[in-house]
Amino acid sequence: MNKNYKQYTQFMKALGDETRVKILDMLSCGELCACNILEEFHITQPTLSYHMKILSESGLIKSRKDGIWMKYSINKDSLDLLTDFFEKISNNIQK
Amino acid sequence: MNKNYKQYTQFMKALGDETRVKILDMLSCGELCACNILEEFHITQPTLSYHMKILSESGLIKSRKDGIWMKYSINKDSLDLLTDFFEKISNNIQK
DNA sequence: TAAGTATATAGATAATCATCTATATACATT
DNA sequence: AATGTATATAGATGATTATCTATATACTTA
Repeated sequence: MNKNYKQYTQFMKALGDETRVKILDMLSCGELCACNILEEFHITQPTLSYHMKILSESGLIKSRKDGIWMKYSINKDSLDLLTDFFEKISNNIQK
Repeated sequence: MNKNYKQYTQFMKALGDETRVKILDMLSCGELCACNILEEFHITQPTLSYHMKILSESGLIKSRKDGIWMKYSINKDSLDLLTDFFEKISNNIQK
């Protein structure tokens, strides 16, 4: 046991909330502004800001400021790392 | 947004803990008894029992009683579902 | 520069979580 | 039947989480 378990756990913690899973899925179609994401949920703006911070700090998404807007996108390297983890386990299972 | 988000979230919640991520990885090599798993961690037996319950209830692992032993293994269908979720997002990302 | 818009932070709170000790249950063996 | 071993449950506790309201900050435009 010498893998990046802490890293994987942080990704998984970030995705252990339905709102954040949906946000990740929304971002798979490309970069989005916080206000566009907010429209899809029945939560307040500070609550969304909190979720975006958790996703960002996990490393799963990137953010950049564009004028007044914050734009978010998936960090492909991180997502690939996590996807590989599951693929390797899936391929290793003996049924 | 009409996917199994609740299901994915439950899987991810179950894996939002380093001990449980390690257990999933251990189980990728095949079925294990609770006592074998316990040896790898510095936690008490009731704490392991709690973690196994969370993993089982999420659907990610299966359990069966074999005499005095509880044997655990990965539920391949569930893991494949989760792996597909990440693969689809990975493949959909426009960098 | 004043007003408006987008986002972040602070602080509070109720709920959930990870862990422990103590104890119960289930099965096996002598 | 009594004892020992493997696992589960109960109950307690401190830490973390998701959410809100109120407010601050940053940027843009009239």
